[in-house]
Amino acid sequence: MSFAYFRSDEKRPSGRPRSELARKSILDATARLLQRVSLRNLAIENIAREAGVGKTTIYRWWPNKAAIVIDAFFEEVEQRTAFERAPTAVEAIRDQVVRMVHTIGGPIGRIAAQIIAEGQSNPDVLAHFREVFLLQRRAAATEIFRTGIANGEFRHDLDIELAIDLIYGPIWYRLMVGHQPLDEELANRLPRLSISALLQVSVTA
Amino acid sequence: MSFAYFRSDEKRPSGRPRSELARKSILDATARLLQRVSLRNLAIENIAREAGVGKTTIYRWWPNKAAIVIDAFFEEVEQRTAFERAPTAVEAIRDQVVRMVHTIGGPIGRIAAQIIAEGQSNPDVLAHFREVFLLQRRAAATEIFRTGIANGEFRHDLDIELAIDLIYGPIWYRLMVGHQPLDEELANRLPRLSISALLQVSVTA
Amino acid sequence: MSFAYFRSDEKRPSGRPRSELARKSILDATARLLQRVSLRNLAIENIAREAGVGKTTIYRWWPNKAAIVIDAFFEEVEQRTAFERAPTAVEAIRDQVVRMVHTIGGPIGRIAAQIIAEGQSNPDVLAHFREVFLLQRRAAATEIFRTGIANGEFRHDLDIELAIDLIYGPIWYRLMVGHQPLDEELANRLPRLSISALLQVSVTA
Amino acid sequence: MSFAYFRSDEKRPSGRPRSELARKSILDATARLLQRVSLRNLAIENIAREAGVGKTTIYRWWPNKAAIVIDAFFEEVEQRTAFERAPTAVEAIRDQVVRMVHTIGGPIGRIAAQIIAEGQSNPDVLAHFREVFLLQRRAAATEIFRTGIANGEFRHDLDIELAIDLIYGPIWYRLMVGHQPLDEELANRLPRLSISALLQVSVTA
DNA sequence: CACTAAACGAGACGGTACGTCGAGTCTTGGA
DNA sequence: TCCAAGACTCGACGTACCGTCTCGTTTAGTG
Repeated sequence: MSFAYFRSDEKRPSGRPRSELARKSILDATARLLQRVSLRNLAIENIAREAGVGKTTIYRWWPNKAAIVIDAFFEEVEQRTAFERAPTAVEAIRDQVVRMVHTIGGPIGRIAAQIIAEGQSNPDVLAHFREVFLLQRRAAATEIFRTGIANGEFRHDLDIELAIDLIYGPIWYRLMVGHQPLDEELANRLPRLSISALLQVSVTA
Repeated sequence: MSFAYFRSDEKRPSGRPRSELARKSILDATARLLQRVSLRNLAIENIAREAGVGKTTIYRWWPNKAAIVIDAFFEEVEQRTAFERAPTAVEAIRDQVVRMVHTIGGPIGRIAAQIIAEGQSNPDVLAHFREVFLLQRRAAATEIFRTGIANGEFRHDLDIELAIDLIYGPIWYRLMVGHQPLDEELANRLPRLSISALLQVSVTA
Repeated sequence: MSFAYFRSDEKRPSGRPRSELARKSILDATARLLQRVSLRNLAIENIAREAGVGKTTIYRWWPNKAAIVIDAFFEEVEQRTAFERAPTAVEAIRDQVVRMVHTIGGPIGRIAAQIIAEGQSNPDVLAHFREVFLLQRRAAATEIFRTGIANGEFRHDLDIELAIDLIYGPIWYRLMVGHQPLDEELANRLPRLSISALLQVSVTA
Repeated sequence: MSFAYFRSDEKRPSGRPRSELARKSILDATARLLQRVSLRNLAIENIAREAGVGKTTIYRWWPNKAAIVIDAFFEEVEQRTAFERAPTAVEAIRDQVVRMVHTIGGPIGRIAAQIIAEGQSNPDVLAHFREVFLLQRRAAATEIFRTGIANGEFRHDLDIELAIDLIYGPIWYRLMVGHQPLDEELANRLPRLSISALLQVSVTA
């Protein structure tokens, strides 16, 4: 589900068809270059040269370099960070948070950070990132929380959006600022601590 | 405590002294321009023109534009997000979180976001940001948490670093990704929700 | 026969072809600007602005500003200082010297002086100037001298290279040093005086 | 007889006197640097650094870098290219031309060429050069020519200025354009050829 | 012997132009 | 109609020197 897909949608095919080979080698070249340079310092000219492709071809199909990167990396991420069946909502969330720490702590996280950074000066990039990467995940999480509220695991007055931010915020915070690691310890402790804030009976200090 | 300060440290003064006027007008011009453009799109040439200053003068004192921005903003930010006296640790934290939401939700937050973004392709920038802005605040927070643990408000086994991330993570997350607003509602609910995870007796799972 | 010509030699054409319009307006702008400023103070940035052209386009086709100037001026100079048919070698030379004094005494001369000046710190420029401007003229002069020697007008032992320097030296000397004018009087007297040194029987020492 | 001399003339001495040491080390540094770079590429900043001197001190005493170079090189040249006693005017001139070819063919010539080049974009430099280096020599030559005319060696209608240009023009021409060497052969042949144009009885072709 | 006044080194200042890089657009010929 | 190649205009980069301007520090002579 790429930018390119949306843009070439609905067209009556006529003339020479899009070259699948060009598309692949652009995405490959991008992935290869991102091993070495930041998204910021990734020049579209270099992608074109590395891919053996005209710049025009890139500009024809992607609006900016972040869009290429999103195409290159985030189609396959989908399943890696999806929620999976679990006996209770708490456990479903805990499991997913653990997977999320692992994913964001790895190379995918680095890419995501680059894209968010790029997004600070380009709202389209940020919006596209939210759409492609975040919103679906948050929708799934919302579903789990609803279930958890319904079956009495969580407070009935839970603000779900805030709950999601409470759980994932620390992960993204550490990713972007780098003051603390995204390691196994976090994977262990974060769900325990954050979920405790959501549970049925809490305390009034 | 600025970049510039460190660089001109310990020198026996010789030759024409640094112009305080130039320094001020550079920082002012930077602040003014950042209202309109992102740090990414902020050209040093424009700062120089706006400040009525030679480019050389800028390059002489700051290694990159992020350093200018850090100098320009974080002196005044200091006091705005400091912890203040409060009867209990919980209240001290709640008050500070509210102030933080307000600050990060405003123009200062936008600047901070720009710096963190810049930091994704420039580790020095990120490190400098952590040093001058974050770590001091986190140290102060740590102090409060220690007090809160000592007087029985908080769990005795609290992981303070994680606790800080739990409380502030959502704020930075929203700042950087922009999926939800940093508004009054957040200022109200975030401290209540997050602090509940830290309290002495909290759960019946 | 321009710098540019040499560089684009032998290439199979591919991609967008060079813009003739850009080339022309660069050379025109250069000519226009050189009326007002010296080659030394002629900024490539100003040529670009005046020509409505990117700096890159200039740097793509010319290695330095002297090369632009040589391209701009010496095509048209060609015919103005050529030798023309005349009954005797002496007359052919006299006529050409007169034309030369006029040409070098005018704006063309000023340009030539600028190029020679530039050549003092850049051997390539000087070599290129000799090639495209001087050597051809000297070759033509050599031909005339040979004829003159053959038909008995000139000494049979004439050192042709030196003879050429004797005739043209004073012109260039005045051009570069400016201690005396390149005026009508010179046009009248120089050929009479210098040629007298070359004639068959000339001296009673 | 330097620029500096003229400028500080007539002053009642008061305050710290000019440092002879600074003056020397500036001229020395200039001479040293000119071994490696052209006058064009000789930066006053570098002279100052090399001489261990403030830029101000240079600007206080010399109006431009050519003036420094003239001070550095041409005080001593005087005698080397002066006319000397000889039995006839012809011989006096021949001898002086030979010395001139040697001098201009050497490092002094290279410097002179640099200054003339600089002079093409700075009339003051050229005027100063003529004053300091040329005019005195030409005045001396004029004297010799007058003698030669008076005693019947030269044509009575000789245009002396033109005669001087005829004799020295080839030397400067070769110096500036470099199409032919300033070698022993020139020293031999040039005076013989050029002087023959000046002699009493010539030919009408 | 202190005082005055200019020269000194150092180096920061506002500028201008440099030559390079990359952005995004345009224009060829060939597939 | 797409594609590669590569030219195009444009704008900013970081650097080098320019000539000017403070500074604090000599270094004479004068009072």
